[in-house]
Amino acid sequence: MKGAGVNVETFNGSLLREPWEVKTGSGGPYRVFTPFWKTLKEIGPARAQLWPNSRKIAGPQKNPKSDKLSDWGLLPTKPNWANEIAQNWTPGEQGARDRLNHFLNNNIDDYSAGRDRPDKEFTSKLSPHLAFGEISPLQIWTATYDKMAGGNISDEAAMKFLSEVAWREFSYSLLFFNENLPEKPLRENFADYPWRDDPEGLKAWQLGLTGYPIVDAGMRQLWRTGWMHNRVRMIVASFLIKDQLIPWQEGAAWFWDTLVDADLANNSASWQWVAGCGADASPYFRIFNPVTQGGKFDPDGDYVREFLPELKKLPKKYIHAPWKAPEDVLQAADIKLGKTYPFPIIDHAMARERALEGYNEIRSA
DNA sequence: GTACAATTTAG
DNA sequence: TAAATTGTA
Repeated sequence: MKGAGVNVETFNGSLLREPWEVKTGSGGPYRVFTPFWKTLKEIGPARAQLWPNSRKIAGPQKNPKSDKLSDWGLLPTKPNWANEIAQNWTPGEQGARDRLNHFLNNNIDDYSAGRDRPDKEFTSKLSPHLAFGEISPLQIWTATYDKMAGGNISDEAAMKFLSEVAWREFSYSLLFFNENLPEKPLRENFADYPWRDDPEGLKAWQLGLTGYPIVDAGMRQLWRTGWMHNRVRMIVASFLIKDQLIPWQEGAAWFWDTLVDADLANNSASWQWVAGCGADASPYFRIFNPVTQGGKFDPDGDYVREFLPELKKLPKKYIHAPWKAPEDVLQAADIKLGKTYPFPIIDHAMARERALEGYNEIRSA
């Protein structure tokens, strides 16, 4: 590329393949993940392209006043909202490599099923490192393949993990070929969906005060730590979109502001996926039941109790539906519904029907 | 275990 | 023409 007398060369590094390199038989971009992933596996990642030796990247500019990082006032102190981020992640390339190695040595064999359990530590937690470019997908791909080739981990576990990295690639492809992905539904008829304007509902969702524990625990985890478990991201997104009928763009905006791993391609593609207006063609009946999902993926309620201390003493039988608990159980757990923890702000069964009606409307339209 | 509706994609 | 990440009742 040339312009204004400046030559620009780009070097692949943040993706396994540039978006235009993963092509369908007819040469266009994929709109469905499975065939995209099949092709990506076949062609494999691009070889690392190193910077030419002649290019030296300038180091950080020295502060004229002080070399001490603490004097620069870069980190928040009052309040130190980064505290829990610092507790959970070690920023930088070394921290990223350590995280990858730890995952490959300890967690990956349980990844396939375990990745859905927010109460356990089975995910790689590499997303912030990927988002900040502290590790490349090629490094992840290579390290995982090496482990697999060495017979240290099962093929199934390795490929399941790498397929999730490939979802990131797929999202980038969708964004590259659809520049409006962050704002506009890929399926245009969804612009007519009967969304509700509900500032109070949005606030309740953001603060983790919906009355559905798995939703609230997720939103509080996000606010406190800057990160949320993937399964819970789907649950809270489904609740905002399908139960509250609030436009997915509002949810995407909140995630964009609060996630330490915020990534425009992942965020946009994933919110569209939950909304059903993305590349996936048949998701209209996929409406998560927050109680069922909680019981299935946080069976003992450990995740809920970690982020909702006000429910700490509630027995697991009622942990995902406190409003169903008898009064004496609530009393024994020091819970006063409507005071210490909200009643559900919406009835899920009603909301489900309402969401389905909405889909009918845009279908016949 | 099955129905839930209809559409789009990819080969 | 087969298939389509992640669900629910």
